[in-house]
Amino acid sequence: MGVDIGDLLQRRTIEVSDLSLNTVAIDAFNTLYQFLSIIRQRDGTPLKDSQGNVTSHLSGILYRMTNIVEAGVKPVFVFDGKPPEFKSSTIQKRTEVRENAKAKWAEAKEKGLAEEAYKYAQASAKVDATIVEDSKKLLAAMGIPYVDAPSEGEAQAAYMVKKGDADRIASQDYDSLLFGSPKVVRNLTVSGKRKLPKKNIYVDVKPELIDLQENLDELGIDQSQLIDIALCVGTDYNDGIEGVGPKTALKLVKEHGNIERILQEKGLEIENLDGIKEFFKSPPVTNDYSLKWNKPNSSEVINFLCTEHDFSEDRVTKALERLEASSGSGQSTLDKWF
DNA sequence: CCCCCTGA
DNA sequence: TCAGGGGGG
Repeated sequence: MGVDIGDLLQRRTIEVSDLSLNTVAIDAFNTLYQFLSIIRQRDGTPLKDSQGNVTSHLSGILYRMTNIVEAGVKPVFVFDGKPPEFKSSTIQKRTEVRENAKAKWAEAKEKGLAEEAYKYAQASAKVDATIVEDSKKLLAAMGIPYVDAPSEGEAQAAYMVKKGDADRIASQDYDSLLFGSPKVVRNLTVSGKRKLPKKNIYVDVKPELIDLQENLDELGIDQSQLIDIALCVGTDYNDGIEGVGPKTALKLVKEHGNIERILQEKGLEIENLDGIKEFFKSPPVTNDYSLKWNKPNSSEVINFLCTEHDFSEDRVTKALERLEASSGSGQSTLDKWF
């Protein structure tokens, strides 16, 4: 998922506290997908309430947002709108992969292959309309703002950073760099260690910051050429050139200057090339949003999570106390700045 | 993913 | 105090 240019990029590890007082635009789709695929029981089943509704994303939002708000971060979720026409084959492919994974999950479960089952369970995760609706409901009750993008969320988030309404984008994907976001944070989490699935290995997972301009300088290319590299490798909107990975793409772009000349040289074509380039450079965005962080509406959160979705009231109340102490206009350290 | 308890 | 394991919904 997303564009595979990570190998080309330098990043520096940071602490969440380095993002204190920063407004961080969170790629909602990416984050929710992450929650849905990772927050699971050992057999691969996601967390569910007694009615069978998936609740993994709600758990993820409650605890992670509480943690980062406590660290002084001001999060805003940015949701996807209508995808561009040229994304349809990617979307279709994802659906097929997901359906296939569902079948393989059932098959592996039947055969008692735990590791296989878990892997395919994760690949079956889907951010559907209910997941999005639930997430927005919880965020609103927690006092955390969200924005509805007209098209791609990462494009909207990049616009907000460029405009100065946000300081960083949080996403595991690199696509927002193609939309020109100056700073991207990966691994936005407070907990330091993560257990590798089914292995007794713990890896340190620290947030990392990728600075767009620093990377362009280091690679000796400009923003347009970064987009061209992505187009060579393949994006959500095109298939890329066969046999060309990020390193070759960089070499080709530096050698030929741009993707048009590379394609000409190789006698190849990319469907909709001009339209896709234009989409990365000036995607549909909106100014129709307001960023306001409020105190959590505790009874609303408790009603939604505990009454409707069977969360433990003790745990939710504890999280809400932490959130309330550090959120909205109430935090004295924030008051000094706003 | 995260919380929470346990044992050293 | 903190790594490790179990469970969360």
